[in-house]
Amino acid sequence: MWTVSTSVPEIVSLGPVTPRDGYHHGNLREALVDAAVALAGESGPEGVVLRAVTRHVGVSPNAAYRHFADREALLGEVAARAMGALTRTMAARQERVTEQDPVERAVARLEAIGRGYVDFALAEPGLFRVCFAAPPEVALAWDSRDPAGEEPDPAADPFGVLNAALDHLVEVGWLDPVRRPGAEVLCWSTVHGFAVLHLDGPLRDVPAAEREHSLTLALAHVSRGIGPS
Amino acid sequence: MWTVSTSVPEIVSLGPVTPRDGYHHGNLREALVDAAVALAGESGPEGVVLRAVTRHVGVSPNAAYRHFADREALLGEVAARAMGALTRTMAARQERVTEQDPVERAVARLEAIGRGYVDFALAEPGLFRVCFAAPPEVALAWDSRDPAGEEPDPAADPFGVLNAALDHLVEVGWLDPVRRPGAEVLCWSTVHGFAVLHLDGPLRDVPAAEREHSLTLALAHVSRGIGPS
DNA sequence: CGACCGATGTGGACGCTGTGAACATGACGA
DNA sequence: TCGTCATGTTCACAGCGTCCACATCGGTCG
Repeated sequence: MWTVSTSVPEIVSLGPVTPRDGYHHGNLREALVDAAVALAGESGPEGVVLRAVTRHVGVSPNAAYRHFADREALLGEVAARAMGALTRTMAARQERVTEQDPVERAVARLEAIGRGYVDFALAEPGLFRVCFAAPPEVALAWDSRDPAGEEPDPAADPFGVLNAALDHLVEVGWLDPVRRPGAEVLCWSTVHGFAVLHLDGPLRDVPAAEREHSLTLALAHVSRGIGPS
Repeated sequence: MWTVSTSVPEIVSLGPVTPRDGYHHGNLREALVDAAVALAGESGPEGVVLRAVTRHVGVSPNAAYRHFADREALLGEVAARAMGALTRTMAARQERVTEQDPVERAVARLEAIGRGYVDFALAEPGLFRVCFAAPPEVALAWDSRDPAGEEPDPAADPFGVLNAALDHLVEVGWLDPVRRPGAEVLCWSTVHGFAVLHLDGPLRDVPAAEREHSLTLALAHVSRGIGPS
């Protein structure tokens, strides 16, 4: 069992780890995904090398083809898991908001979501990159771990969490409904761009303190741009 | 001679193309970079395959090693060229602003820059991706095509263009100097995130019209968030 | 003028990758 | 007990980046 990060405890774990059964047969699929996730965490998408994954599990390279069409498919599974971890991190941060006043609380939750997004990206660069290395429709396909036929959780992906928070901001009367459509794209763009530019973009060398300041600024900026004048 | 895009004429060309000399020896280096840029334009960074590049030029794979340390180095050169094209596109768009009032003009120029950035990304996805595929210090290293020892142009990269525009907004009194520091990160984050999410991110399938609307919204949002209340 | 030499391009080889086809094995149902 | 099917192995192939030894050409110097 390993958590995503020990130094940033708010980052949420990746989910259950498959109990590695010793004998030859077993639930290889899960074991492969686990290994792939581990590799992705270390080196990003290009770290997910089929032969390395199977080697790590102690199985021949082609065994993977009994469970995945190709490397791309395995990567998609990893992306879905990573996306799940990102989503849970955002949700968890949102829950930790303590403001009492409903409006302040809603605003703080939006900010917490954005901060969670960026923090996850910087704490888990490999996993964050893998989220966007696979075509979105596969990365966003929530791994149906509960086979019970429950309707899909609308907040099962980052976009969903963000949308819910924005809807809530409309409900409490802070966000003008007129400005609601398109607000998600706006928020997400800012936060995603910030993360990417600081992750391996031209801003990756700015010291953490300065980066943190910029982030606070950026989040305030989003609120200022979206909210009531 | 080929331009980056015929359908989007405002996008600026990539620069001079090396005259391909027929005989065995010649200025291979330039020819290789040209071919690599062409491949990158079609398929992004992973399209820059050493053997494909050399094949395209009609030379043995190892010939490339006389001019570049490794594939990474060649990719860096391509990134620098692509970054130059992006920069010139932004600058060109900026020049086309027609507003007369100095303040309005300065604001319009900022918006034009952002729009140029996104338009380039969407019109030249391969080149845009290659810009950020190489470590920034090599991608931003302006190819010193004029060996005359002129001091480096401060607006030789996208960041520089943006900074100049923001400085100008302070000069004309529209941007509060207090809010100037950090404004670049903010603008760039929003625009870059928008581009990335729409390029191969989860928003890549939104129709062009809607995307255009979102972009207008996003640019207005940036102004609203940054400018005077 | 001719020999040399450094820059540039070639050929072959190695280890790595993803992946296809044929074969082995082991669990389970008839 | 004997197939049968799912799952894992082995062998093979093409393509990749890169190293090394060799070829070749243009310019320099004796």
